[in-house]
Amino acid sequence: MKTEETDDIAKALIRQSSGRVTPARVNLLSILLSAPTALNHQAIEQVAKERGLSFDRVTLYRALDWLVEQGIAHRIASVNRSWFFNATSDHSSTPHAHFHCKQCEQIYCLEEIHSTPLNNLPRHYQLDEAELSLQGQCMNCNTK
Amino acid sequence: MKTEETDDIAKALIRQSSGRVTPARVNLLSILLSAPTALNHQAIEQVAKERGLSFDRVTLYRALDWLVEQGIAHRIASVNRSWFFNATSDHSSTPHAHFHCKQCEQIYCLEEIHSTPLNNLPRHYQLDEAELSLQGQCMNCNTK
DNA sequence: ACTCTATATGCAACTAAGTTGCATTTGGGT
DNA sequence: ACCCAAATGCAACTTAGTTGCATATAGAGT
Repeated sequence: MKTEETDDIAKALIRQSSGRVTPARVNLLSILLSAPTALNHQAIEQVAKERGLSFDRVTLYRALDWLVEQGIAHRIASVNRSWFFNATSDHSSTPHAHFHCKQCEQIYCLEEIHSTPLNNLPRHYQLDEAELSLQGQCMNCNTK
Repeated sequence: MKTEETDDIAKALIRQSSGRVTPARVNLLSILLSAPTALNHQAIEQVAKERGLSFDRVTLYRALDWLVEQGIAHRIASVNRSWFFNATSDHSSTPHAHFHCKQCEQIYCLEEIHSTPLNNLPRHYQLDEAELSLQGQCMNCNTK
């Protein structure tokens, strides 16, 4: 998808959440939307650089927080103790598994996989969320 | 369990891995063994303090790494981007789920829950490990 | 019991990820 | 065109974890 297209989608999504359509938010969300995998703040800055953009670190963190709050993006804990972010497309707003490739260190959202309902949770535990995190080799690395 | 008991178990476990039985390792493993939940480095230093012990930060990190390498402990990624550690008792060496209580922020190993085998992993993905991470309220917090 | 050395420890200095406070700028409603 | 709450940008800080290197020590060999 072209940058202009994701920019437009980004603007629409931000407006839908009745947030201010600022360059930082638009550029950030546009980057997330066009990424095939989840990105951490380092990766985001990398892509921004390639596009001739740059973010203030703090602004980036705050914009990311805002997107997550609004449900426009979601946050994934990773093994390298940095957060990864992915724009939440319509169909991915439901819980789904995340695949961490050990080789290329990318994180893929696997919409088709969601943890099965638990029937053996111990008594008096109240479950709010479940996150299934998979590790291994992704398609790209595995077929090389 | 008394400190002396866990100390003895700790020593035995370390010897079994043909590692040097040093005070740092014994004290650390003893603390992990006697904890009902997984501990992060902060929590470990806290318990150490209560027992009149203290660890050098670096030694602590290295001892933890070693325990994990040996399979005596396992490492759990948490939402607050710090690692939690739990001594691996005999029956818990198999993969199991981790329950993160949002209220008390403790992490419980739930041996009885393991993620069900996946049959719908996309083509050419190779799965090595799966981690099921649950969030909610633990028994203690829920019954208060 | 004494010696030797690989292994483990402890300190200092560093990096990386994320946060806080505050002054300045700006999107967008009026 | 004006206004101001919301967003930004900078500096300074915290927290988690790492690296390098000199020193100490567990435990094997004698």
